Amino acid sequence: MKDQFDIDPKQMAILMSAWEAFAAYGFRKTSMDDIARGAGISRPALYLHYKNKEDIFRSLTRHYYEQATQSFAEALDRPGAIGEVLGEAYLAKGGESAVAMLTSPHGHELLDVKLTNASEEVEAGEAGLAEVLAEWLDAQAARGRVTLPGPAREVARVCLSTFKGLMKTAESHEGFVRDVRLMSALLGDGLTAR
Amino acid sequence: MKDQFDIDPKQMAILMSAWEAFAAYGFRKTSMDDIARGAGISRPALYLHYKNKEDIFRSLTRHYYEQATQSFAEALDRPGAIGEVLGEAYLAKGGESAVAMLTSPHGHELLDVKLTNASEEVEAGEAGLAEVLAEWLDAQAARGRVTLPGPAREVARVCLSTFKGLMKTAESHEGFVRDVRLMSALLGDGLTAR
DNA sequence: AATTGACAAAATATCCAGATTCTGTCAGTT
DNA sequence: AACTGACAGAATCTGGATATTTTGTCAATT
Repeated sequence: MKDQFDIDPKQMAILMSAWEAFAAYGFRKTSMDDIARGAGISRPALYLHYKNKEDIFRSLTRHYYEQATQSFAEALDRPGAIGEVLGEAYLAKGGESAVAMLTSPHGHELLDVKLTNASEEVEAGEAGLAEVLAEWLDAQAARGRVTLPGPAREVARVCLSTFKGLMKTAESHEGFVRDVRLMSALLGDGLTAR
Repeated sequence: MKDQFDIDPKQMAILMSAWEAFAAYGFRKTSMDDIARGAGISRPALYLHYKNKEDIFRSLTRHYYEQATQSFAEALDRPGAIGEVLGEAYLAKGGESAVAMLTSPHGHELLDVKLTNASEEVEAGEAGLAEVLAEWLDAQAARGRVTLPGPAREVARVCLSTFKGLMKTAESHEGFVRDVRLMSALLGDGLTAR
């Protein structure tokens, strides 16, 4: 299993710089020079590592999902009541950065860019998260800890959509955390019913 | 209680024409003339009924929520298992037109316009829906049919966010309906647990 | 080998003037 | 009273010409 540290530290610096620039200026207004300066290298050197801006963005998205999926899976492995584990796992997954992104001045644009320029990465990432959750649900069901109202894969997808919905309407990080906890309590009860 | 039929039929024609134009061209690209022609009146006559385009849009939004809230409340009043009633009520509420809006070519813009030019109407509408659901939850709780994991108002808000989340990720109306049913089954179990 | 300054080509932004469309409001008709 | 044609002003498109920024790729340097 790869983690976020098995990557070239220079590439990591580039990605971090890129993320800062994107968050500050948005995708369109961020130039390759902005990213290079932030990473402490020259612009041409950037091209030795990434093909272009879109390539950087895709990589950024891939890494976000890698780290998110790992945190999510780790948190799901911890002991506790179904609902609590589920909620905390989702929070661990990176709700914070996601909410920050949505509430940032350029969150809107970045989301657009993500969906058009990195749709493969997003799709793969979301599918990966759903897969992790589905397997966890299956495992819990096998141990009799939950009763699924449908195929694990669908339940997983719907649960994730649900949390995403909370994110959209969240007004602050704290509000989001509260909502996730309430929702997962409800989901936990629903899954353990009967 | 007002319903959608106690409005001047001419104003209704205007609103319907406006809705068609907005859906076809988006808010920005729809002219007052487009709306007037669709409603079978002259453009100046439009100004006898509405102050300007924004006014029409706000009215449209208000009426959408009025009718949605009424359908929602009516559907909640029908008998059935908690989860089923909840899901069907949400679907009755107007998931169809909402999904249509989100998947329309100008859904994005219209949503923006809605949030900036009709934020009061949206806020009031959403609050109204949440209130209806909260009261229903309280009534069900009083009759011992559900056990709330938190204040009814918060549970209601979170449930509605949840369904909204499903809408965002839905790829088609059918998929949305399936997801809502699955989700409400889960929520129903969660609410009736213990 | 890793990096850079510098360069040409492409893309973007800025400005402008003219044409077109849209808006809001008349006075006037039915 | 309900509505319309017509008008002036505002706003929005259009296209072209110029300036600026950004990109991707060299050959040259460390």
